[in-house]
Amino acid sequence: MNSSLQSLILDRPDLLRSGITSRNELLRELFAVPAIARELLPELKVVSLTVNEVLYEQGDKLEVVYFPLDCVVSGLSIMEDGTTMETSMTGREGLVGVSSLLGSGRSRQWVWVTVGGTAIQVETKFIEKSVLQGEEALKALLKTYRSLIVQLSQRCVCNTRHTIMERLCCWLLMIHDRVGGNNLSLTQEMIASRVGARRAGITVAAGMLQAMKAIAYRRGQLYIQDRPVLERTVCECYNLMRGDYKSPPPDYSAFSL
Amino acid sequence: MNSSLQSLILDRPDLLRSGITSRNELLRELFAVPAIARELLPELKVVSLTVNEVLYEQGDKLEVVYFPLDCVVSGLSIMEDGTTMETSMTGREGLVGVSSLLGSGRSRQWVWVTVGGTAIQVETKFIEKSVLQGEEALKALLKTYRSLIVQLSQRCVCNTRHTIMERLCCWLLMIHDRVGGNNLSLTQEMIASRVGARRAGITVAAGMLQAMKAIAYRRGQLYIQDRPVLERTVCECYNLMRGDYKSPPPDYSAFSL
DNA sequence: AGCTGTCGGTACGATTGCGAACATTTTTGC
DNA sequence: GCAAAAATGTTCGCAATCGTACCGACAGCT
Repeated sequence: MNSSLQSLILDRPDLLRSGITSRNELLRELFAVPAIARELLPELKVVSLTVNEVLYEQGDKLEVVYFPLDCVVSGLSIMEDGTTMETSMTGREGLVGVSSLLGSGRSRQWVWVTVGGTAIQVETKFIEKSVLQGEEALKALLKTYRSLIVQLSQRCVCNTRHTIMERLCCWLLMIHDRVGGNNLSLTQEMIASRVGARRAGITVAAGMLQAMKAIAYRRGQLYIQDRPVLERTVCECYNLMRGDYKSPPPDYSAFSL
Repeated sequence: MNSSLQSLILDRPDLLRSGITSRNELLRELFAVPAIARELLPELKVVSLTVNEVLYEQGDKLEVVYFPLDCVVSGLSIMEDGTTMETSMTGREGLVGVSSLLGSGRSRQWVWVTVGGTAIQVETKFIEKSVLQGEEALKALLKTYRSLIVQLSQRCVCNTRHTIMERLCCWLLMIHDRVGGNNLSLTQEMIASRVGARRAGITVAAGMLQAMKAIAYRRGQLYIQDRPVLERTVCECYNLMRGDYKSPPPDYSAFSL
C-alpha cells in the first residue's frame, strides 16, 4: 500500500477502528489495487447493522451495497402463505447487494440482518465504476457471484434431501465461520425461518445438539460449545460450500472492538 | 446488422440453418453489438447435443461454453450416496458454462443434457474477450448470472416447501418454455433425478396429471396435452422464475428444422 | 418367437416433518 | 410487583415422502 493511500486511511479513524483493511475479504481484495482503493476509500461508510434490520425489500432499488465485517446478512424469500425461508447468507467473505451491479438494480429478495454487527456501506455507483475500470475488480466480484451460486445450489440439495438436524448443523457452522466468536444471539424462531423448518423442529434438533454438548442454549443466546461435534454431525453440503469461501481462520486479536 | 456482418453470416450456412441469429436470447443480445458479432461469428460452432450427454464433470476445466438453441441442459449435484439432483436448468434463454468466465474456470457441478437438440459452442476465451471489451456484453452476461441466482433461490424454496406434484408441474413448465414443442423424451427415472424425488413418487404425481388430462405419458415419451392445467396446478415458484426470463412466446415457424 | 433390459405402475411399512395446540419459563414494560 | 409478551419445551394426529420391492408391459435384439 503506497503512502498516499496510507495517509488517506489515517484520515479516517472510523475505518481504522472497524478494521476495514482486512476484515472483509472481498474488500481487501479490491483494496489490493491502489487505483480502486484510492477511489473507493473516501466513499466508504462504517455502519452498524442490528438484528432483523431490513436492508432491502423485494423490488427495492439497490442504491447501496454492504461489505459485512462481523455481521451476517440473509437473503430471504417470503412465500404467499407468509412463511419465510433463507436461501443465502453473506458475511465477511462477500458483498451484500451484488445483484445491483450493472443490472436492473432491484432486489429480488428480502435481505435481512441475521447476526448484527458492523459493515462498510458504499453507494452502488462507486462499485460499478471500479468494476468497469479494470479486470481485477470484475474478477473479484464475479467470484462472489460464483460463491453465491455454489451456496444456493448446495442449499437446494441440502434442503431437499437432508434432515433438519443436518441442516441445522450446516447453518450453525456457516454462521460460525462468518462471525468472530462462539456466542450467537439467535432465537429458535429465527433459526427456523432460516433453515426452512418449523420452530418446533428446531427445538428438537437443538435439544439433541445440547445433549451432545455441541451447543448450549439459553433464551436467544446460543453458545457453540464443541464445534468438532457439529462438524461430525453435519452433512457433506457444508464442506462443499466451505470449500468455496475457504478463508484463513478468523483472528481478530489485532483489532480492538 | 450491417452488410459486412451480413456477408459473414451468409458464409456460414450451418449457422443460418440453426437459426442462430434469433433462437438463443443471450446470443441475440450479444450480436446486437456489431463489434462483438463480427468477432464471435467465425468462432461459433453448431453442435448437436444428445440426451444424457455430459458436457462437464465436476472439476473439469471449462474450455467451451454452449448457447442452447432448442435443447435443455441441467446442472446436477451428485451426492455421496450416489443420488443426483438438478439444481438448475438452462435453455435457449441463457448460456451453459457461465461460471467459466474470468474465474477458476472449473466446473463445480456435473452438467448433463436433459433434452437433446442443437447448441452453439464457443471457446471460453472468445467470450471472455467480448466481456472485457465493452459494457454491453458484460451486462448481458451478468444478467444470466442473476437469472441463474433467481432460479436457484426459488428452487431452494420450492424443493423445501412444496409437494412433488407442484415441483413436477414447475419443472415440466420450465422445460416446456425452453423447448419448442409438446413432445418430450423423458423417462420418469430421469425426471425424478431432476425434481429431486423417488421415481415412484414421480409415477404417482404423473399419474394424477394424466388423470387430469394435463399430460399423456407413454414409455419415455411425455406429451404436454393441456398446459393451462399445469399452470393452474403449479406453485407460485414457477411464475417467480418465469418472470426472470420472460421471453416472447416461442415461434419457430420461421425455421426449418 | 424368445430373451433381456428398460420403463412404468403399485404396494407397504417406516420415517420425517408438518400443523396446531398447550404448558412453562423468562424477560420486558408499566 | 404484576401483567403481557417472548422464547422454549412438548405433545398429538396426520400427510408426504422415503426405501424397497415386485410385477407387468413394452422394445430391441438375436
